[in-house]
Amino acid sequence: MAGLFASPKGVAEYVPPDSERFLAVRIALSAPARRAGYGYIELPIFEDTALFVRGVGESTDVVGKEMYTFTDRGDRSLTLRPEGTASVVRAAIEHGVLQGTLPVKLWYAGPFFRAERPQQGRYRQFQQVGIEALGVNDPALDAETIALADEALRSLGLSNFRILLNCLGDAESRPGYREKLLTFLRGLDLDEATQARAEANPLRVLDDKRPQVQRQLADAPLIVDSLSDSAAQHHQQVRAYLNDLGIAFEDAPKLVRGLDYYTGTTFEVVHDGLGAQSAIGGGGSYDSLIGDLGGPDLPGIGFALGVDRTLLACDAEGIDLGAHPSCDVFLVPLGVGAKQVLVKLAAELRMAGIRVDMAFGDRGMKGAMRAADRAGARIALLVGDREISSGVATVKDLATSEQVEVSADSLVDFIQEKLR
RNA sequence: GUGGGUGUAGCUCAGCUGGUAGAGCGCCCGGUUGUGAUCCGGGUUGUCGCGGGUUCAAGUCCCGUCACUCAUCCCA
Repeated sequence: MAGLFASPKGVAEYVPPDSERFLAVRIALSAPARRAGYGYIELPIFEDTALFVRGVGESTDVVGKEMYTFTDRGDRSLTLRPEGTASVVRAAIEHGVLQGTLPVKLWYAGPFFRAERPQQGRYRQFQQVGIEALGVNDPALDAETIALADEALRSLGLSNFRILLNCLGDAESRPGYREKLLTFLRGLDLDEATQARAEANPLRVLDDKRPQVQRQLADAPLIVDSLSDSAAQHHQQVRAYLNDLGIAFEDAPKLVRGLDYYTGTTFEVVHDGLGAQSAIGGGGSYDSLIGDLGGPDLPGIGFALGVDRTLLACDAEGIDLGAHPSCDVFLVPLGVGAKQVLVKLAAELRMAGIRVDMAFGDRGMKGAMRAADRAGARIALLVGDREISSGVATVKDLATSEQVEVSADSLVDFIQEKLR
């Protein structure tokens, strides 16, 4: 039915029963981090625009053309958050949590916004689950971060994904490499936009996916060949830890990612069954972001996993996420008196932790039983004048069609036992 | 921004070279005066995306427009 309104362009909406699958994915993605000492952080959906400009980087596509920016009534420029790391770092600094034991481990989940052309797996409002570990530079922490992403995806039953790994170098190795790469890029036949990108941030040209560009990049100088001793050692240790953990990864020397704050370890998780938008997650470390946002000079590392895309990956792999029935017991009242009894019983059963729904409206017995079936209930509980006068309820097992009368006193216990 | 595809019942879709709209699923009712799923019978739903044009006649052809979608770019 065409109503008066449609959802804004490009937002991902989930209604039952699909929404149950979405929830299952979101919960699964955060579970490994919660087991690894990450605390939940609830962040604002909008922030000072300057936070993203400074944090994500002016030369990025995200800041350059994808932000939902507006002015509030106090003439402040605010932006719907396009990513989570800048907010986490801002909040960590603001609340002084970096004064405590390091690393500070935080996870978040929720919607993010980018004004792009929507397509399969790319939405203007999309959902991420992310983690950030702030304050410590340790290859073991880098490896743990990647392991948590791997574990999150595997816990859903996913297997057709690959982890791409690279190292973008530290403050010592970066400037020299940047010059070397820029010199190389200037000698190529690139379109105007790409030339401009090369001047602004030469690294970003490396992961241009267009064949005509990639062909020219075959002999490009690689970051891994220009790493400082300490950066190279760090990178080797991350790889060794991952090997110890049995986590398969592919070296991707041209993986850069589009956010300017990344330094050092960088990774991306791609799935081959999703069409063009194949990245279901990604992350890396950032040595100077915390300092750039006015905090102490500390590093951080984290990742974000896309819930929408992970759900698509589950679909692509035919994974059964367990569409749970929404109730255990469905109450069927026959008559007004019965409804009074059952409304109270519903509350009582729910207090006991049982999932209960009941027939509303006046659809009659047949309709009520049908509703019980549609609700996926295991038990239908019928009460009418007969039951009321003898102080019992009729309990019907919907799978076997067997039914028994149970006295009102022992009803809750009986049902709990039966559902066990 | 730039290209391609598609817009018909709640959902998935059919509708040949123009002749006044269909299937499956769902939903509702009945087959038991208090019993679902199964089975049987019956029924329900459409400004055929919107606007204009051609024609005796347009879901079908033409133009425009909007929406959705896929791809490019980039990212989750």
